[in-house]
Amino acid sequence: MAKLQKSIDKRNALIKATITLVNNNGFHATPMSKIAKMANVSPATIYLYFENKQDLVNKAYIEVKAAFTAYAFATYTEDMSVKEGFEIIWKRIADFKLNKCEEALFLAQCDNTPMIDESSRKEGIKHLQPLLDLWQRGKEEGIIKPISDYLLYAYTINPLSFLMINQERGACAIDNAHIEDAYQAAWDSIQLT
Amino acid sequence: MAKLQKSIDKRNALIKATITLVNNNGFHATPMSKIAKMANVSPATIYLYFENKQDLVNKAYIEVKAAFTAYAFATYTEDMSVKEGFEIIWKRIADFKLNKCEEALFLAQCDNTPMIDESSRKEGIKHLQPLLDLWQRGKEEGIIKPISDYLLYAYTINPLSFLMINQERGACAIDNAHIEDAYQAAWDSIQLT
DNA sequence: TACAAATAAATGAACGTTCATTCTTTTTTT
DNA sequence: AAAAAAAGAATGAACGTTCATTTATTTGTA
Repeated sequence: MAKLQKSIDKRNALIKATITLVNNNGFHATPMSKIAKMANVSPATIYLYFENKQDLVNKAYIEVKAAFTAYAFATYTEDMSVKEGFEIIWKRIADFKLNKCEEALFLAQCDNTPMIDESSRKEGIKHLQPLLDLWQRGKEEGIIKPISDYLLYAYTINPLSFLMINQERGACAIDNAHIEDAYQAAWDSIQLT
Repeated sequence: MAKLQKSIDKRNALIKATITLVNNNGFHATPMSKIAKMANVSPATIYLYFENKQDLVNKAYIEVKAAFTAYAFATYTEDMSVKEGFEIIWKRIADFKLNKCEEALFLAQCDNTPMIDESSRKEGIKHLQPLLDLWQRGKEEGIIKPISDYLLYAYTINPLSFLMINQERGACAIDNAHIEDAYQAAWDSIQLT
């Protein structure tokens, strides 16, 4: 038990260090030696937990993505109305993107660069299904515009990444009033009137 | 004259090669040797045109950004109504993002990673002023929601980047009907009703 | 105009450094 | 004591950049 526990701690420290360093420097400017140092571990030890650098960053991506979607759907249940469900999910996602900055920033960088293997990317998308199901229901009920899921995502969820990145860069500060405005803009863009 | 011409060709070839290779591999996975090879030039020659690798990518970013904004505002004049002006600019941007894929992809990667110097990033933002002015006018006329420019950008322009990236990855295909839907979603999200 | 001298442009090879990964040894756990 | 985990040192490859030299162009002179 103690042994396993210790191992998991090291693994987590390695993933954490990877996220922090990749956020600050990018994938290829983050040497394994620095990851090891930040995790208080020898470079060689990384290879007991991960096959290689690519494997390490792929696994980091999948884990963060899983944590993100778990957070997003934590308070949603399928018996909610479409409008209510969308608002709940949207606000959870907003909360994650704007408060769990480190993880959100890491995901944004992974999603916008050739840093992650295509297969790991595919793996990460799967978990979004509940939202796609909700949209499907919304279209059938005539509440949501009959447009592609990519468009719905582009106009409701993705803008949060843009806001998060700019907040991180110190270009703007997003408070609760902004969130409410942003939610309204998101809903206005997809609701069928 | 002939001499200068030759130089500009080489410079352009270097910028072009940088864009292509960075799109495919990312900044740090793009060696100067490959850039040189693609531009049919010796590695050493790069340093006659640019200080170093960082300078090369900074300059590539600024040039592409300038070309992008020039394209965006080419058909817009200040005497247009807010609604008309917005539609014209938005559609030009959509056209650029979805058809000039290579340049648009390069900008997206620059804007979402720590690859570009902060000063070059600032330089790139400047050219967007006409759109900000238009929004200001729209707010004064009570046509556009009185929300921050970051929100307006996040819900109208930025979604196009998301769509472009996914189209590039082969995840979805954006045709004229999609563009019209997207424009409607963009306008719906920011217009004051 | 003809031709050398000077300058600029371009090159391939080489340098020093850094990196991901592996190897060998030491420490810890069972 | 045996086995597993971890460490640090070592390795070979790859990189950005520089250097010494060659090639091309321009300028000055007769």
